[in-house]
This record gives sequence, structure tokens and C-alpha cells, in this order.
Amino acid sequence: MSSDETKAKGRPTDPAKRDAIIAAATRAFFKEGFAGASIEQIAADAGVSKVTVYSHFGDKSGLFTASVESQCEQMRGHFSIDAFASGSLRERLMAIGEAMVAFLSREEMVQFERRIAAETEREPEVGAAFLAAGPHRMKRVFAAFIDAMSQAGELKVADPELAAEQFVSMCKGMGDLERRFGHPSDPVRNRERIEGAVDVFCNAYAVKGCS
Amino acid sequence: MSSDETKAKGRPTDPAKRDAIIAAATRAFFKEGFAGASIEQIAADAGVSKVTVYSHFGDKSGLFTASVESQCEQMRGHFSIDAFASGSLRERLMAIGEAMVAFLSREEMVQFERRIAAETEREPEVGAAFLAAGPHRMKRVFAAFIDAMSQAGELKVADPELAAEQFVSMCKGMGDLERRFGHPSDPVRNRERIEGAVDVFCNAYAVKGCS
DNA sequence: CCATTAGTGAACGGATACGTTCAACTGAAC
DNA sequence: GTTCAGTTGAACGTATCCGTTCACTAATGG
Repeated sequence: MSSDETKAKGRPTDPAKRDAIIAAATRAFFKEGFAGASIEQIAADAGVSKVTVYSHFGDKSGLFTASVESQCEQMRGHFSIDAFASGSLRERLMAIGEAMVAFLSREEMVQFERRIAAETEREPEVGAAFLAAGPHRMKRVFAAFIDAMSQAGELKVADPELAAEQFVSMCKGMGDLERRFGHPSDPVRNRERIEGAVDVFCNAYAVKGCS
Repeated sequence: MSSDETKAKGRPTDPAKRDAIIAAATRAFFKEGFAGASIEQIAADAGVSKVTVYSHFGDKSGLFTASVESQCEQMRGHFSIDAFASGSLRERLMAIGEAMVAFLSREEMVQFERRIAAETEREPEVGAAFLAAGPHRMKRVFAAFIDAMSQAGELKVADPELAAEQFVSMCKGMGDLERRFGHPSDPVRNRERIEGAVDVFCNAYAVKGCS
């Protein structure tokens, strides 16, 4: 049976509508929160009848879940570490640090994290899903990267996951927290944080310094 | 003029009621969010008339602001660093790291941060107030501590605030983020994070190792 | 053309919430 | 005891929202 040929008898569902609803819902939920967002408004923004929203997603929670899943999916492919495999150790670490901070600093990302954290209280599985799709996945990738460098003799790292956490945490520093609470980003300070992280990291783990 | 003698003509306002309202409001706001919390429910929980709430705080936003301010105030005195001025460098850093992580791990604190972050979008000044009352204040204190150790010749630190951020960030590592998204705390890993932070920090900044 | 499914618009029920108003009551100061 | 401000309970107006129902239209396969 050719699986892509699902005999639809009647009028087929319009994926564009589904997408429009999710887009509008995402905007609304991340701006107003779960309680604050209104399905009526979401339907209007998506140019769709309220009944269509319900027939697609069941209820408000279903819509929220779908919205989060969609964001996680978008997030998944958005950051890759493979592009940073060339140059000196210092250069590679700087590139990774900068890419990571840039990735996390985008306003959409900040909003997303704020909202998921807030709604974690209502629906813990949402928080767990986000952790798995985002941070935990990223940590494993970066830890593997560090482990590879360690086996190549560039670094001497006993606990790659811990080292990964340390590097990323130092790169973020307080900037992460500040952004979350509305403080404007300071590019200069961010740069200093990344440089400082590379310095300290190399001091602790590089087999022979890094410039 | 004796300032503590403000001639009140009629019936004086009952501070106990005010406190009860703020306590109930804090619980509600941090559990349900601004939009989700109901003034009617808050009044009932506080054992007070709804009108009394309005006469004290004007409207919902006013109540929310008062609630945040009260929490920040409570937070202010809650963490002091002076208790950690004895023992070896390693011992002192370990003690500080552990106290800080314990302070930030409390469920109330996690909830508070989640909520303030979420409401920062609606009212940016709330986020700014929290940053000033909490993290920024704490950073300055700890940076001064590091600076003192630096001038005492124990550490060699060019940028105390950056070093403070690095140490705290490493101590928190990913635990902070995980807690925010509902992942249960792992005391063993937390301990490893703090030990790792002390190791790396000393490697980078201690004049003569630590331990 | 006809059955079937997707989508629309409008209205409804039930609930909840914010913020206000009003008459009555309470308690401290003078 | 009088005065005056705090407090109460209850009700009200207005608004919003969730989720459902219903009659009706649009698109697709047979």
C-alpha cells in the first residue's frame, strides 16, 4: 500500500489553514500566555472560523500543544555545530560560543523560553518536551564535539557533558538572565563573556594553552 | 515634627488586611499568572472584601506590582555572602556555590522567576525591578568579594564582575534551566557542577592552585 | 450528480472576570 | 457621642471567553 495515498473521501483539509492557525496561535500564546490568549482572536487572526480551530485541535490545550510542537520542530534544525570544525582551537570555540549566544539571543527564542517556562507549571510535559527538543539535545551534540577533541589530544576532559555545560554557561553568563527580564543586550559585554569563557575553558582543559 | 505621628482622623487602615491580600495575591499570581489569577479569588483567600482590595491597590496591575515589590523585598535580605569568609579558598568557594545554588533551587524561587519573566512582556518595569533587586545586586556583592580576594593576593582577576558571572554560571550550569522547565533537581549532579566550577575557576584565577 | 467531508457565520449557554456603586457597619480619634 | 475613614456584602453592568450547535456553502471522489 502506497502510504502517501490516503484515500480521502470528501473535501480535503486545507493545510494552509492549519498552518495559519498554528502561526496565529503561536504569536498569541507567546505574547499573552495561555490564559491570556483567546481562541476567538486566534481564529480571526488566522482568517479562519472558530469552529475550524476546534475541529483541528480539539480544545485550547490541544492548540497550545500543537503550537509548542511546531516551535520545537522549527528549533530542531536551526542550530548545527558542524560548521565550526576548522581553525585553531580558540577560533573554533569562539565561533561556537558566538553562534550559540546569537541563537539564544533572538527575541523569538527569549519569548519562547519565557512562555514555556511559565506554562510548565500548568502542563509539565510541555517543559519536558522543550528540554528534550532543545537544550538537552544541544548539550549532547556539544559534549560529543568536546569528547572528539579530547580523544584527538587537543583537550583533556574527564566529564564532557560537565565541560559542555560549563562552556555554554559561561558564554551565556548573565546575559541570558538579563534578556529574560527585558534588559537590553550588550554586544560588547557578550563578546567579552565569550572571550572570557574561551580563556577560562582553555586554561582548565586545553592540553597546550590556546594562544 | 515627630514623623511617626501622622494624625489619622478616621478609622486607620488595617495593615494585617493589606498583608493578607498581598500574601494571597502573591500565591495566586505566581501560580496562575497575571491573566489567570482572579481578584475575586484573591479577596476570598485573604478573607477580605473585594472592595477592600480595590481601595488598597487600585486595580489588578497595582496589586501585581505591590506583590512583586513585596517579594523582592523579602528576597533582598535573604542571601548574604559574609558568612563564607573563613576556610581555604576552595572551602569558601564551595560554600558560596552551594549556598547560592540552594538559594536559587527553592521551588518558590523557581516559580517566582518563571512568573516574573513571563510578565516582563506585559510590564517591562517588573523585569527591571527584579533584576535590580535580585541578580544584579547579588552580582555586585560577589564581585566585590572576588575583588577583595584579588587584592589580598589570593586571586588574579582582571574583571571581577565577569569572573563572578563565570563562577555563578558554572555552578548553576544547566540545573537552573532544567528546574525552570520542570525537570527534577539532581543533587549529585549539582554537587559535581559546583566542584567543577571551583576547579575551573581556580585553574583560571587562583594565584596558587586550590587543594 | 451525489455522497461525504471541510469550512463558515451566527447565535447560544454558561461561566468568569474586572471594576463600580450603594447602603450599612466598624472602629479609632476628638 | 460624634465624626470620619476603613470595611463589608451584595448586586450590577459590561465584557470576554470557552466550547457547542445548526443551517449552509465549498470542494473532492465515485
